[in-house]
Amino acid sequence: MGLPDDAAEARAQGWRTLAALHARIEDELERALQKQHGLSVSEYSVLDVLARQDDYHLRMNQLSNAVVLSQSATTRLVNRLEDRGLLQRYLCPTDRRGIYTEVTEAGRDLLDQAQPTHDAVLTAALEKAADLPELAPLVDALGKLSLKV
Amino acid sequence: MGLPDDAAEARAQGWRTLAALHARIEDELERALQKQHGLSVSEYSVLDVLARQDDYHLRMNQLSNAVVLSQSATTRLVNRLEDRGLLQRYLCPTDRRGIYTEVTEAGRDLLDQAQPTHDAVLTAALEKAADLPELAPLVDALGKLSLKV
DNA sequence: GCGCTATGATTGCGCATGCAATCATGAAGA
DNA sequence: TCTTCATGATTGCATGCGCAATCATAGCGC
Repeated sequence: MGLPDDAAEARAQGWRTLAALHARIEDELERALQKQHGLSVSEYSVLDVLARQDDYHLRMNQLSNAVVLSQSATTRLVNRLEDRGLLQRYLCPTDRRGIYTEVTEAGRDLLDQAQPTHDAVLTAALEKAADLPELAPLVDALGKLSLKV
Repeated sequence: MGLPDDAAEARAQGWRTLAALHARIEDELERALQKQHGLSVSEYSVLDVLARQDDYHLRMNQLSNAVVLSQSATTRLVNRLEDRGLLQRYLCPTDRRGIYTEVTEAGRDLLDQAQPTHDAVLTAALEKAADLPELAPLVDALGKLSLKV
């Protein structure tokens, strides 16, 4: 191990790489999902997260945490999706403060349509990033993550 | 290699991990830098990127690319920092369409103050993330990135 | 030199976000 | 039961962002 400052600089470097890769991918996803399905990345995430739940529902709180947004942003995000009929709210029967959100049939349909776009854009973005020397190592590391399972 | 769908799911999984880690770190950096130095993460990035240049300056275009923001966002970001005296604009002498931005003395001072905060929060955030099983592998991979140098 | 297109940066506008305050419900204690 | 505090969600407000249109300068062909 080098000097403490070296370690800090290494972490900062890693963070810059992570942030750059993230921003580029998100940018492309945002554009593609928006144009082809009228969904923002956040909106897609919500549908995706909910659909991935065994019983398709989650409380607002858990949802905020899952998509890493503030409570207020989550409220409005859910409003937008509810207005479009992609999900439904309903009161938690045991604690009426809590509110569950649940993807609707229409929501799952839209998600099914958007998923291929999402995957294709993601794959393309990763390939493009792999060509940039400063991002390639992270792309590589990312690819190896799930092999451990 | 598994079925194509497996590969796509693996990439999606990697992306979710990356996005989650990024969001958590950025969240904490944002709060800490804002509270202690009145800087957003974007603003910090601009100062950091500029200070890292050999001659401390960059064109608007390059800056947009470096911080992965739109041109308009970059214009306004630079406006804010210029208003606070943290950087200066000046016309490119050879091409008067181009505009250089350069950190000022005050900008470097503020950056010097903010850097320790940045590093400390980053370190803490990474440690916290390493405790979450779903993020730990990526944190680990990130740590190994710069060792290859 | 004069138009035409390309490039770099800025501005108008609508929208999503975070913070802080607020409202609604639940839980605990006198 | 009534009060008080904690928890979950929503709303008012200010702000930063992206897109598209615009302005300024450069470069090319005539």
